[in-house]
Amino acid sequence: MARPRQFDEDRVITAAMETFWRHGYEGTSTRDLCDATGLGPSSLYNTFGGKRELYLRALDRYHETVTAEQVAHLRGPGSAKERLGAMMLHSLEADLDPGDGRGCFAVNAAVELAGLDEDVRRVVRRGFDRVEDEVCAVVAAGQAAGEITPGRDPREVARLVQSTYYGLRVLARVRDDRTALEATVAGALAGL
Amino acid sequence: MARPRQFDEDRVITAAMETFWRHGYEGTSTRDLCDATGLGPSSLYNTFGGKRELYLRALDRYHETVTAEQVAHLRGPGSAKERLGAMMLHSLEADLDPGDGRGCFAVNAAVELAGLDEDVRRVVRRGFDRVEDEVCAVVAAGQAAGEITPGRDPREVARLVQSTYYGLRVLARVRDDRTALEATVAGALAGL
DNA sequence: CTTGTTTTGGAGCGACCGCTTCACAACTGA
DNA sequence: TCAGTTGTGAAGCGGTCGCTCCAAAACAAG
Repeated sequence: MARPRQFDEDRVITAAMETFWRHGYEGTSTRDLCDATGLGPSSLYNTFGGKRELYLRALDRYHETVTAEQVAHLRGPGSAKERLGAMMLHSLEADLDPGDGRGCFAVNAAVELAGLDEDVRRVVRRGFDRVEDEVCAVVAAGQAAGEITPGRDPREVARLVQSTYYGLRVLARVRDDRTALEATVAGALAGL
Repeated sequence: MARPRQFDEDRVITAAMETFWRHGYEGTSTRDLCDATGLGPSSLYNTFGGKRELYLRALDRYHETVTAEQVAHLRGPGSAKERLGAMMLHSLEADLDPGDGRGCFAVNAAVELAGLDEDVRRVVRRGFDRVEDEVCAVVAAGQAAGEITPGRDPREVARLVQSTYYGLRVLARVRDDRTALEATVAGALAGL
């Protein structure tokens, strides 16, 4: 019983995610957000509360979309190692795209803000935990199938895979040697 | 043949490094830098040129000090795996310190700026390359001593170790479970 | 001493920061 | 129709941004 909104909240959050993802929290101004979303500051503040709240919403959206894609690769077809490799190589493809250069938003958030903002830390951790659980399931399946060395705690192995995965994405921010990065993925899988 | 400087340039760069390290590039204002260094803005700009130049100097300083410490662990006593473990566990100790919360400055710089600033990217890459070379030497020594599975390209193994190492430092920004993180280090070494 | 050169502290530049305010537009329910 | 409610656009708030300017200060050389 009032004037309806002229924008789609989902599209606004997605646009904000793109902006924060590329430029970071401190590197994004509220004006940048208005430009990216098409909203005026009053609508933006009326709807989301403020820059920080919108950032947290954007981080949630990242998990709903991009992290979900990673999980989809883990749940996709193929053997355990093929699925782990699919996730890593898919991300690597984005990291190697010269027109991209954004890396992983969750990693970016962890590095920029997890030490300063407890809420950001919590949201990032939830996303990381989700990936860890899914990797763990793949590892357990691989062990059961005799594809991955059995005996080791699958959760420990999952954390090792995850470390290598995120570290690879950090290296890719600086290094554009596709061959070397792909070889690292192969090496990580071979060591399981 | 003029008025001498009233400050020690090295100490100023170190103070700037601490500030950038904790708060990031965008999160650090020139006033913060003046407060941390004790310099007035005119001295700071007269000496270093600007915020960005000082950041690059701070990043260099990080490599001269902290990265050098990591390398020292790699060159220290003990077997190959012990030396790799020493480097990782030493960093982990800092990452787990609740009063620290800065992570690795080089990783922070890579994530925040490597996609936006070619100079930062270059400086970070040089540091990463240095670590890679040193890890590679340790791996090769470990292979020669029969401690690490031979046959694999030591450089590829080094990059794998490095990925796990940096990924671990990212995870530690969000997770404070010492047991799990130390187990990941052990698992990484066991897989060599 | 004077002269010349560089550094220093402090005031302050224009621009932008995150955010608020408010008159008006756009709708709903009666 | 029209009162009631919510969203919108624009102006602009106080504060901070990165940085500059300049007169005074502190030296070296002659």
